[in-house]
Amino acid sequence: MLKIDLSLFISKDMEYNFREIEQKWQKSWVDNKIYQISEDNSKPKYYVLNMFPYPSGAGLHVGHPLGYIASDIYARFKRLQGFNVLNPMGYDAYGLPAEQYAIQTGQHPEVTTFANIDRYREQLDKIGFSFDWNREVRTCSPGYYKWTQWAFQKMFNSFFCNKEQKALPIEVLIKHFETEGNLGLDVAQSEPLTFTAEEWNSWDDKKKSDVLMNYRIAFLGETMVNWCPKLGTVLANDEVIDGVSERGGYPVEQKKMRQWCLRVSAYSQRLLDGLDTIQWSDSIKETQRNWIGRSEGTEVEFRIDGTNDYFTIFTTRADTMFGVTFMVLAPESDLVQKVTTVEQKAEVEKYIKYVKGRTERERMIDRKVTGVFSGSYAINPFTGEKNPIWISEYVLAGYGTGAIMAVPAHDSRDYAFAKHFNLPIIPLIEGADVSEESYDAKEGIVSNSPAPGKSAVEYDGESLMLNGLTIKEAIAATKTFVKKHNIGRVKVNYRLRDAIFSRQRYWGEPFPVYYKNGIPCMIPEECLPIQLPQVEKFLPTETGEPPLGNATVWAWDEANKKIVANSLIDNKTIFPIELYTMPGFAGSSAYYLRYMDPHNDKALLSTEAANYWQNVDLYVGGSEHATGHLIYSRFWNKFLYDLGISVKEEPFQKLINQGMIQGRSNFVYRIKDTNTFVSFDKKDEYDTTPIHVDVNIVSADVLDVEAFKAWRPEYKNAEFILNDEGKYICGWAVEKMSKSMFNVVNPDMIVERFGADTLRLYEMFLGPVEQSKPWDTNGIDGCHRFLKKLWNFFIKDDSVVATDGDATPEERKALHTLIKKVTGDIDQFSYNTSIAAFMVCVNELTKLKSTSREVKEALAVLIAPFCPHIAEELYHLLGHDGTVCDAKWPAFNESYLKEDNMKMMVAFNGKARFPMEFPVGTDNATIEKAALENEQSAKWLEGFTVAKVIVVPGKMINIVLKK
RNA sequence: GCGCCUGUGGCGGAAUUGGUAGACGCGUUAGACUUAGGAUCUAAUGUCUCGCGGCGUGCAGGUUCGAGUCCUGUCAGGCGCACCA
Repeated sequence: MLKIDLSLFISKDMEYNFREIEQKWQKSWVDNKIYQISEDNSKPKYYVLNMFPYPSGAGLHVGHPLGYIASDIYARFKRLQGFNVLNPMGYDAYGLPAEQYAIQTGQHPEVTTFANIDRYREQLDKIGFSFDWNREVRTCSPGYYKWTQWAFQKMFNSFFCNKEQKALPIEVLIKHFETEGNLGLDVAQSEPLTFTAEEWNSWDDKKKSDVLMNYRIAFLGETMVNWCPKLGTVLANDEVIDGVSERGGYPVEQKKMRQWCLRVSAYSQRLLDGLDTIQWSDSIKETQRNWIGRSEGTEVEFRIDGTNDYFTIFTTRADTMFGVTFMVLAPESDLVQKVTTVEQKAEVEKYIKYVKGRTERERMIDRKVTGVFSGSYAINPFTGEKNPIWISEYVLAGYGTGAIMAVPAHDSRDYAFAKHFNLPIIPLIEGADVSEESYDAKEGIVSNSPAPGKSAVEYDGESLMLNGLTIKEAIAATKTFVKKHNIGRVKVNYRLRDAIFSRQRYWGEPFPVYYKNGIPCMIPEECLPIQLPQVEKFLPTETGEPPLGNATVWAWDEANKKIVANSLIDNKTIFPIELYTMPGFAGSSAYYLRYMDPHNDKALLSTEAANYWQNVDLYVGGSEHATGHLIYSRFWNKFLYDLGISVKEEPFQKLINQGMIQGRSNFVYRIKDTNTFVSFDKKDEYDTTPIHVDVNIVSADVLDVEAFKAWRPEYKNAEFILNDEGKYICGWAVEKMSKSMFNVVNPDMIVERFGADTLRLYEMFLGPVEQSKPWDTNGIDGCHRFLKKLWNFFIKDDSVVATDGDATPEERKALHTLIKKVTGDIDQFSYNTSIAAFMVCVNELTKLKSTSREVKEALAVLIAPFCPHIAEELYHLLGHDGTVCDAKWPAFNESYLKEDNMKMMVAFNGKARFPMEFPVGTDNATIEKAALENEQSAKWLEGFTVAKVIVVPGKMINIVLKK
């Protein structure tokens, strides 16, 4: 049977034709450059930013634009309030999927990436954003990554001064070395070194270069890295989840490698302190605090028995010095060699081999107690006793000093170890029972320190005595003692690690570095950017070098300052260039600065642009970046701030984390071994298998049976057992939105069916922006209906009806209630309640049969942030020429809400009973009297007396009764 | 284990500073208009009860004239960190 869409034949001229309206205005906005903005000192600035997307091959689903819509509404709102709003968009274009695709197909990642970007742009354009596309950035374009390379070089040429808590030029440090060695320096470093000026001056360039690496903010370091053999590259800590790679889920192992690193740890304290100055959610701040992991403690020196060698341990429980019964070293610790005795050598080596063979994942899942005795002992500086030194994987090389003093009575891990290897346990806290488990709590009175009948070691006639003190006092006393007698020092430790900054991949920013006989040198700034070379194959070379090893033109001609063929390398004037590339976070760490001045080829951004735009006022993005991008960006910005490039210490003033949109999958139920499908409500009568069905052929959980038959060839002859109403009902579940679940809903499809304004409205109406929620197309009709009602409110008989003159008090009340609500709600990102208020208001005005121009003018502007297309159309139908984007946000007038009478609820003992009305301004005494008179007339109150009357003006009168 | 967040109808979710819990939307039910309805409009819709009136914000207490909101405990779910000394 031929289906005819009747709407094509029935001409209803002024129906809400969203397709026409949206196309028309989207084109007009582009033609008239409505969203192109520039610095304007006559207006206050406001900078709204979304985390820019990685353009994946799958395109956008309805979840992606959620944050963009939320921030677009805010940007438009701010603009209507008179701000000069920067609302840019770009692409985080480097990423693994494009490279993996390149390896499989030989297609250059740039081709794939650009195609994906085009698709993203096409989809984004349909939603009606106010992005200034003139400022678009792509991390993979040379004009952009020039400044990524430039920043890296600045970091290479800087060190971090702990005293001033800022980055300084490396020349300052070199001058200090030349005159005083590293005496009296307090700077961030990889490991403590001691040398004199004479030593420094006597060293050759290679040695100097090596020593400087200990201090540079971007440095080459031998570090334990997360190596993913399957991906052929190293990964950052936040790219490893449960011991497998975040992308692909491949196993990851620990490996020592030479890598470029960024000394993020130097900024630990500033990263921590900065959190107090920004408006981010508590949970994300807390996550960052955890990640930075500040802990105050004490470092204490222990002498290795029989030698003059000391080693250092870090503890937060300095009060437990008298409960130490053994020491433990991390298996990777350099000290292991030093303390292993000849007798224990074989045992220790066996153990180290065992630990190396265990992957991170195995260690995490199987947490058994293992360890080996080294053969040596350490002298406890307080008791003078010898404690055996053990080696165990439960001590981490990367934290503290990689060595601990074990107090089994008061640390559960030490306790488990002591029990397993039969080591002594000495309780120190009064009343602590350690026969079954350790007493880890940090409260109680210290005893046994020193033990009765024993005495502590004397230093200058003084010895430590902690008995009777609280744990807090004991820690403080020990710290003071340690400092005074030079047994150790008070120390703040951070868990935050330096970031590993190189990847063994092709599709990333190349390092502007060449190697002059083993010494890394920077390619001169004026030669930047050095562009990613062409390669034939995107895989590592046969000799195991990174993919850039395949490049044939990848050598630096120092004299002529240009890139030349590898074959010319002579290590005299022509040198090899770095084969590593930068990680994903390199390009995404400072992109917000580049948006301020995206076409500048003289500087990352001009001083004028930096001073005008300052930093991002509102940043919108997912909370999954809490320990990655949001830390790196803050670090990067602080570094640029030290250089005077960035004018604000924190890059993102306010952060909103939008929730994820989950998919809502639909299921059909196939009766086993048949091609018959049974409706959800009857499935329990059969033995069935649920099968995912494309949500796009299901409407309100009712399956379009014909579309299902056409969906896949195997269902062509499917049969159905329908329910009593003759419908096929599908089951449903909330799952991740993904292709394999057939629950992906594209924004394009929604825009096609309902329009962009409806999509924008509905995405915001779904619930709070910050909350994760499943997508459910079923509810969208309500929003679409609202826009139709809005349209019909404006338009009667083919034209807009707008009568001049004052609006009635009722109209003004409805309108100004809305203005107040929406203005307040947008500011708090409470968009769903704003939209509800719109619905109420339009219903109210429709009931009032309002035709007032005053009301319609205001309404068109108020809806503009949410639904810019319909707003623009209505604005023009009202006779305006400009764009609604630059209209003035309606002013709220309190006096329109005032009423003659105030309605008050009379309550007894807090329970509401009946309402009463009083003229505005009635004093409390009168209200009280009137309410009491009412009370006396109520029969059921006999036997009670009035104890008290509470009047909440304008709200309620509460009469408190007693029997 | 530690830290953070969240628990409200059939569903998504409202509820200013403690002041008539359930706005708004979906869904459902009834009616109207229709050849028709997966269109539109009107009304009802927390729950028990014929009604009066009870009971209701995960659970148990507490503070208060009055608690979804504040406090204590507890349970459930989510997120983050995790052998961090």
